[in-house]
Amino acid sequence: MAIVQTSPGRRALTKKSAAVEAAPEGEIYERIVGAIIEHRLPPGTQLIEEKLAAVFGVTRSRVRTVLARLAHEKLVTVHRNRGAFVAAPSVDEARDVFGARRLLEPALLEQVTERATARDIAALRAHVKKERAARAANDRQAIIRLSGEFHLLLAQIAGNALVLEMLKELSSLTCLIIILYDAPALPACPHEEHGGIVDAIEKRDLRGASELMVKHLDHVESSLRLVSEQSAEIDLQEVFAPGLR
Amino acid sequence: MAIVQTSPGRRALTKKSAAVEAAPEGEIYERIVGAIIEHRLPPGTQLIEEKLAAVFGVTRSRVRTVLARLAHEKLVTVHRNRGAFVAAPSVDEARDVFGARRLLEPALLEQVTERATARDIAALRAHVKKERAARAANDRQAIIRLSGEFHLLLAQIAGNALVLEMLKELSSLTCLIIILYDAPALPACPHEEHGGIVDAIEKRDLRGASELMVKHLDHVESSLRLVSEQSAEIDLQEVFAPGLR
DNA sequence: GTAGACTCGATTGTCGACAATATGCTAGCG
DNA sequence: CGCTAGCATATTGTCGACAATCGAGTCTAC
Repeated sequence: MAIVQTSPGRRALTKKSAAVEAAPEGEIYERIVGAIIEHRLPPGTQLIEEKLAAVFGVTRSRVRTVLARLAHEKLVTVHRNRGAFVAAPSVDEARDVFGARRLLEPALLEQVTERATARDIAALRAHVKKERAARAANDRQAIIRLSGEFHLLLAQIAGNALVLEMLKELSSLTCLIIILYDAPALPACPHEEHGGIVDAIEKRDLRGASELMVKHLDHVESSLRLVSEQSAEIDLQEVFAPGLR
Repeated sequence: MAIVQTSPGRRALTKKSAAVEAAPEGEIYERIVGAIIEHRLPPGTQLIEEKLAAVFGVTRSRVRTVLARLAHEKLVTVHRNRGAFVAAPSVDEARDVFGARRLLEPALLEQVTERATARDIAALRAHVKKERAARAANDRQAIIRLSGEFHLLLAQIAGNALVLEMLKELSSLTCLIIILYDAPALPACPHEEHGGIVDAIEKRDLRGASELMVKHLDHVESSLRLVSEQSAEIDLQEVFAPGLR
């Protein structure tokens, strides 16, 4: 599990401005997810039920159900009797996320290339354009968000609601992982690779699209520093008795 | 959504023998899942919190969290202010489940054929043997359960914990779907198709294994009567104003 | 100065009670 | 005789309070 505690002694939430009007459960969920994937809540931060309740103007129990849902989606991890924390996926977990995407997404393209209408393609192109704009404006948050949404758009075209949900979860997790493991300087996002995929889809070139997608995912993954630096026990082994096991 | 109410006036739970010793949350979950996939709780049955609480010797709140989890996994559907019911996937949802499996599982075999050790293969063979025995004994419940577990075994060999979880959920849902849509007489389960897949894996024949897997899933799906007979709203449209929309 | 035990504060887990809601039934009315 | 409105009941949703638990910091002994 290896929760990476944010360094300066468990930074907790700072109370937001008093927007104390009861928010419905869905909204609370959305807003927390938004805060996480835009890394206003960095991995490792504790989510204190009472404070969240106060912020959203609801009681703890409602916050609790939302946190449970987030836990199921692995966006937060809850430690029994200790609380809920924004998830900090381990290296292995991060690899699993990319692995799952490599299984789903290329295969998904089969249906996409078959079923995509002209309208769909136009929507994809429009999206790519938005991404380009965001990149030009150097709006890192928008880049990450749009980059994720592109893949969801594909799932939507494929027309399988269940897979769409799965990819939503995987996409959020990917955001978290990028935040955690990205060398913070470079954008680490696809330079126009999405555009190429759309081209292939338009040509109904399943083979090409799939290959591009795999390459794309590999590219994103390899741009991260997915080496186990922070996995406590193993490191100790390696540090003090290198080579001998 | 189209909940198929079990015909004779919403059959509710009949209280079990008084095993009133507090069960931990995990156990409650397991037992309910077990009851669902072995169709001791048929699709559509209402799960009344208080009665479950009594059965398991816990308070309603604990049952509540378990039901929430089951809802997230789509094994039960909750209607606000009305309660939780064992899920009864619509035809579309059923198709989506098979669609998702067709995406995941053939692709999964790439890693399986690469990584399967002799030990793994032996385990698979042993499992197939168990399935054969269950089929010989005509133990329908065991057949369904083992049939699902075979696929989980594959996911385990592939070594991606996330994908394993996804398949677990898909597998449970598949059980539900089989119960719902199977022509109740015939077993509708793979006649030895699993064995063939293992053969292909042993030969490291990715291509063959994938094809067999797709064929296998198609076979299971097509053995079901996945025609929309019971989808309320659309049927009404179609029945009373055919052609005109 | 360090290790270990202890206390205290903060936070979560659980429970019971009450309010809100939907459903089925009954009675009254057209 | 059918239909609507209202009532009664069963079940869920929500809240507040209390108990359990954990971590941090402190204090003491060596």
